[in-house]
Amino acid sequence: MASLGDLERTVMDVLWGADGPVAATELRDALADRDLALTTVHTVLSRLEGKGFVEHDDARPRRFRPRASRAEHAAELMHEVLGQAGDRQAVLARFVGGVDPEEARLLRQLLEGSAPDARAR
Amino acid sequence: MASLGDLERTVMDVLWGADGPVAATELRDALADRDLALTTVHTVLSRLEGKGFVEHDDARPRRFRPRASRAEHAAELMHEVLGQAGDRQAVLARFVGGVDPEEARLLRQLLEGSAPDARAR
DNA sequence: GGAGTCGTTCTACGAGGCGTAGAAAGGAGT
DNA sequence: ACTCCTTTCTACGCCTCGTAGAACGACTCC
Repeated sequence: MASLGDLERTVMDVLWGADGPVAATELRDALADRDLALTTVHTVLSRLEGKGFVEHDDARPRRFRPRASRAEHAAELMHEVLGQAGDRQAVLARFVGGVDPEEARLLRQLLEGSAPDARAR
Repeated sequence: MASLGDLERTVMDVLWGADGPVAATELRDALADRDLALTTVHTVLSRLEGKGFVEHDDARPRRFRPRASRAEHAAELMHEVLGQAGDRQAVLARFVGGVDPEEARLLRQLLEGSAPDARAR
């Protein structure tokens, strides 16, 4: 998967944090601390579109939104890391070894739901 | 975490695949398809050292080895992705939703072992 | 409907990362 | 000491990314 630069990442965070499509000017304002020119925001948005992270409608002030939710994106990344890592089991073992107990419990719950017949096989 | 370029990644793969420290010449030979100059290999190794991925002994033909196993590295990456992703629970949910049944079973096993008292609390 | 304003697209540039390697310096054996 | 291999230093070109100006297009208000 294509990776994100610093500003690209920040823009995605705004888009992910918003509860609807966002116009370029709104983005510029949301990133007011960086004091960006509007064209800069547009450039970044084009690149994000090129990478498949973002799409826009064709309303007049264009509105941009992420193609995947932040959670989807992160989960995809995790699968990608897992996938190209040779010994998947070893990775998973290390991974669960590092989750805190709270999350371990959550994981157990999630897994119970996910394939209840696996025990029977 | 610092990320890896294409050749850097390939070199790490060789180092991770080897069962002991590896000399630069061996690396060059292992990557014979790319037909690299030995100095190129050295440059890459220095950069990998700079990024903390690799270390070398001080024997005369230097021998290089990864500082973390491939599995450790991948698991770290997964935690990193999870960490900077806002809603960790949502990410985990998506993540386990995407693992195949075989691995789901493995995960269940791993989690049973990891915190047996969580249920009692 | 023409002028001004604002949004969009095109083009570009500079910094940094990375693949690549030559040149130079260092050490080991004969 | 000479030679050969290894290691380090320096460099260069390409690509990505942050950044934005210039040019073009569209909406608005008189």
